[in-house]
Amino acid sequence: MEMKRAVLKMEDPIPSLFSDDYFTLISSNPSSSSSASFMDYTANEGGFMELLQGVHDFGSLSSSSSGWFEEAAPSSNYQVWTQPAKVEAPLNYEAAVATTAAAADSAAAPATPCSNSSSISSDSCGGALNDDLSKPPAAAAAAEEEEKHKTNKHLKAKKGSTTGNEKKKKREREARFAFMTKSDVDHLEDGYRWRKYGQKAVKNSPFPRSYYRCTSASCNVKKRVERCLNDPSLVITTYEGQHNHQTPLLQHRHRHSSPSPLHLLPPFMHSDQLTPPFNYCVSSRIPTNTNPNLVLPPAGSLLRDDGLLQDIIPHATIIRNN
DNA sequence: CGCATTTGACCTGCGC
DNA sequence: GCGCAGGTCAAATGCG
Repeated sequence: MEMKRAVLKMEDPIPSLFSDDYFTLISSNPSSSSSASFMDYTANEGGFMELLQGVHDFGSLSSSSSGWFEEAAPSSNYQVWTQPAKVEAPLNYEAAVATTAAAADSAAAPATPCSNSSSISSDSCGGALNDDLSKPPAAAAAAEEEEKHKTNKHLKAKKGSTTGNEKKKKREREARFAFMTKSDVDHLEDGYRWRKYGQKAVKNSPFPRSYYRCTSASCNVKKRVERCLNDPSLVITTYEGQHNHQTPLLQHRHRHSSPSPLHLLPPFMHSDQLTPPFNYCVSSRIPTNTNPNLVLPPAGSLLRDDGLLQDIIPHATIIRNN
C-alpha cells in the first residue's frame, strides 16, 4: 500500500500555511511496515465528521501543546503536527510525500519533524500547502461574522471609498484544519453541502485552488481545495471555521431515528464505496479497493500522545489495512 | 425555475 | 507607493 509522509525540517522556513492560526497537519509515516492508514469510523459513533469538529476545537490544542509541532513518537506510523501558537524561532518546513518505495529508505530515520530524512524543494507539497495562513491569529467567530456582514452590506460602498479604519483593520481568520488525501476528485464528500464561490490559479502551480462555502444559512465555514504540486494525486483540503449545525446526513438520521451507516463514514466517503472491513475510498471515481491514503495518525500515536491527539481526534481508532 | 458553477473584476495584505 | 498574490464577489452561464 502506498503511504504518504509529510516531513518537517526545523531549519527550513516555515510555510505561511503554518505560520499562523491553529493548524493541524495529519500525515502518515511511510517507515512502517504495518501500513495502517484508515480509521475505524464504524467503531465510533461520530465518525470523521466528529473528528473534524473535534479538530476545530482548537482551544484544546493551544492549551495542550507547548511547541510549534507536536512531535509524534519515532515508532509511530504517522505524525501529527499541530501549530497551536505563533512561532518565534525560524523553522523550516517540508512536506514531502513519499511513496512506499521511498518508505524503505526512511524506515530507520526517526519520524520526527526534526528528521533529516529525504527532503524536497519548497515548491513541493509543502509549497502547495504554503498558502496564506500567515494572517492574524484566529479570533472570535463573531468578529469575522460581523466583518463579513459589513463587507457584504457595504461592498459597493467599499469599492468606491473605504474608511481608514476598515482599511487598517486586519482581517481575522477562523482556525483552520488541513489534511491531505489521495484522490482523483478535488471536492471530497464530507457530509456537508458546499457552494463553490471562487477558483484561483496558484502561483507556480498548474493546479487551481477552489474555494467553497458551507451552504447552510448562518454557517460561515469555508474550505479550500487544491492539489499537491509534486503529487497531483494528493488533494489538500483546508477547512476554516466551525459548523454551527449538524451535517445534513446527521439531520436526516435524526429525523428518521434509524441509524444510517452514512453518518459513520468519514467525509468524502460514500456508503457504496465501503467494502468491509476497511476498504474506504476517497473518490467516487476510485474503485473500492483503491486506498485513499487519508493521512491520519495510528492508534499507537493517538494513544501515546496524551492531551493532544485525543483532542484532535476524539474517538478515532485506527485499523490496519495490509 | 432554482440552484450550482464559472470567471473576470475587485479588494486586501504584504513585501520590496 | 507599487506590484503581486490570495481571497471574495457577483453577473453570467449551465444544468437538472
